[in-house]
Amino acid sequence: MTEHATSDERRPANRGPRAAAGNRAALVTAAREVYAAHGLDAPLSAIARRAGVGQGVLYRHFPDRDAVAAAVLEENVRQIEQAAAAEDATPDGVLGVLTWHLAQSAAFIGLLHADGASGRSTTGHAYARDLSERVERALRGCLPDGHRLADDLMLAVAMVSGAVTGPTPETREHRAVAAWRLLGVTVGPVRPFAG
Amino acid sequence: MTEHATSDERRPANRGPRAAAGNRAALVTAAREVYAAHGLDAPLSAIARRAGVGQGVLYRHFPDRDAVAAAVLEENVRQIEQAAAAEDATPDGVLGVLTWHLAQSAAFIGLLHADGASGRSTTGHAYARDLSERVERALRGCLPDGHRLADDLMLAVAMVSGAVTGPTPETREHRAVAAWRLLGVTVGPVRPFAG
Amino acid sequence: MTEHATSDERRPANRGPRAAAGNRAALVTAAREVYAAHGLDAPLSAIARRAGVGQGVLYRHFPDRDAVAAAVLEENVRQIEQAAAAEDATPDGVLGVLTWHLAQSAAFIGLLHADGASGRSTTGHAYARDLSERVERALRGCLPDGHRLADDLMLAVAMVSGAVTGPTPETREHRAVAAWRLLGVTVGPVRPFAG
Amino acid sequence: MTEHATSDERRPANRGPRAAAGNRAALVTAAREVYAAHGLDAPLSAIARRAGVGQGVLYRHFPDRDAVAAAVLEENVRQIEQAAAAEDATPDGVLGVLTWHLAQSAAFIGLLHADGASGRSTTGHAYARDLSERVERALRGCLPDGHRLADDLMLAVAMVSGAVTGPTPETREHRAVAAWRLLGVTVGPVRPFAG
DNA sequence: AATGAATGAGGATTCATTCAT
DNA sequence: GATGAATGAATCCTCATTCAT
Repeated sequence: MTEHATSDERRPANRGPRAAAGNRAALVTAAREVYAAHGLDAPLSAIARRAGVGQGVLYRHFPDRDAVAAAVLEENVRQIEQAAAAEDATPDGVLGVLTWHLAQSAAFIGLLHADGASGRSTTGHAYARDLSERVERALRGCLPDGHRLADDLMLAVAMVSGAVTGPTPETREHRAVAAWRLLGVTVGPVRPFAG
Repeated sequence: MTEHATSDERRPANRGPRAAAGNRAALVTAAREVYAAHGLDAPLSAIARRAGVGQGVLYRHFPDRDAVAAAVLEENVRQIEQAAAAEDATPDGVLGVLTWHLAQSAAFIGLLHADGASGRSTTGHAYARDLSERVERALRGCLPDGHRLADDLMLAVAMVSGAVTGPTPETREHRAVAAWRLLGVTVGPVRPFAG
Repeated sequence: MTEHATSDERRPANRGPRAAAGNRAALVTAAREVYAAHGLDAPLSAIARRAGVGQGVLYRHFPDRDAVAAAVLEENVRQIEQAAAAEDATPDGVLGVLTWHLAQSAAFIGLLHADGASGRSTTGHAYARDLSERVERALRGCLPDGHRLADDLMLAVAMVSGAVTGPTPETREHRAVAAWRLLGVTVGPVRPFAG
Repeated sequence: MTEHATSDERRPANRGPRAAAGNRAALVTAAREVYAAHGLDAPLSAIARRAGVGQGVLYRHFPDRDAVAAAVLEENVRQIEQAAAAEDATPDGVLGVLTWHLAQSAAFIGLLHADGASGRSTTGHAYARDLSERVERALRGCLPDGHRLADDLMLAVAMVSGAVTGPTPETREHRAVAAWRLLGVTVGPVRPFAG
């Protein structure tokens, strides 16, 4: 009857197993961008589209939507851990990296608020707590004994994250730094960790 | 086409126009509870159900989702304004009331985070800013000149709100108080404003 | 809890039985205007609002939505009948009145298409047929014997009504006249019947 | 929040992408039938159901209601164009095909009435105009110069479409032919175009 | 007799997730 | 391993209609 639709088009070709790793990375990157632009409730289809893959691929790599968010956060946390583990790590420097991630990523902020009752899945909670603890361990490891905030480390982080609002990363960065200052803490350069 | 019919079955009774005011109040209360339990994205139908009214009633009283949230926040803000306007208002006391609302209401916290890029409506933003300013005015009005936080009042509030996480109001209350302490501020009794 | 809403306002006062007839007329007028502006599917609430009465009044006068449309058409048809019954009635003149109604009223056009399967109620159909017959009788009564269209009177009317499209009454009027011309018929001045 | 879950129950089987083209065709066919039976305002869900697909499929193929109607009309118009482009095309023959479509399809008639103020979308209007012009071009292309209706071609078509009412295609066909006759035009066999 | 609130069914639309290819 | 179509539940929102006052 009608012209026969969409499906006979040429498929982009199966790039084989080699692409798998790349796809995963592309998805995480895409997720970070989409989350930043549209919040954590963005449709998964948008993430897949931006990553340039089909939705099936997303599900191959991540069992459900929480897993996607987790993967994004995982990266944030890992960078902080690396910054803290670096030989020349300084408290200021590590906080700078932490702050950069806070200012950068809506998802990362969401994490620190996740345990409130915001209708996220239970698994999500467990995972969030885990990530939170890893951040704490990393920070504590490089703070001098008896630091003013030692006993309230994650509380302070949560407070700063609360201050991190605003439309652009720049605004958010400024507010984050101001928040640390209000807590009597100086942070080093706000930037991602680069080896 | 539109049949929108009514099954001739028994309807749950129309309590008549007299119920209108009560219904609105019930909706606001229900909204507060549902927001607390499921976050600001909770379905409106859940709110209507909990208020014991049909969905239409919700839409009669509030044109859209934002209006519902606004009504909830309006109440919070008004209490703070009243606390600040009271004759015997003290900074500590007003902050106690503010803190109570922060600890109480997921929605109120959300407000202070609303300007991040979380896909909320533009109208919502304008309204949120307005409420935020009212809180600031109220607080500033009762703070002594040259108060330590004077220049960063709303930043401090945002920070405390960031600290307010946790499953129960009690937990959240504790964390809020701890957060203020970290900022060098003592708050009065954490409780709603009562005349 | 909240400020008590809407219902305590002053009611516009019950103007008593005297208003009833006026209300009915206002509703029919309002319906005609609303239909013209938004089509036959316009919400009844819009009609009641424009008539300046509550929805209950609408239902007091008309059992359902079809009855409202019927009342509007009734008026159209009656004018045509009156034009045809007038002492100095001429075929041209009556057709002019008919044409005016066609060009004026989306609802009237809809009527002539109503017997197609357009999801209208069955009662509606019966009523539509009835009105249609009244128009036919009126026209036939003033047409000279052996008129060119005598055998196809309502077919011709339907054809003209098919031609009556366009955003403004003026456009529609022009097209209606052109359509009659194409059928070899001259119509008198296109205008409502006025005594 | 968005649980959009799938009951683990058995789903009716995913016939896979191969079904896509077939589904689109089924939807267009279903739409034509549903439109004929219930008018252009028929619920989209009814169309999906009749096509035997989920509602999502409908939305995958057509962005909105207008797109569905457009797809149906597109087919009608294309047949007319093909009939007009055929080598042995005669005016009578093409009008026969046109008439068949008029008598067949409530939607097609609706098209020619679409510009009245019936609350249809603006995009819809543009598209309707476009289709209308295609019909005109097709007709004009095969009419002898100086044909009696040349200057009023689409007016005549609209008039005939106005005459096309009645419960069954047969009735509608008869009335259409009678209408053409009243305009002094003879039409060829009323039937779809078949190559 | 009028008002306008309440009810709730129905229709539109969006996505999470599965799965044929 | 990838693709992207299909599924359908859930949510939003809009009215037709009833009925307390």
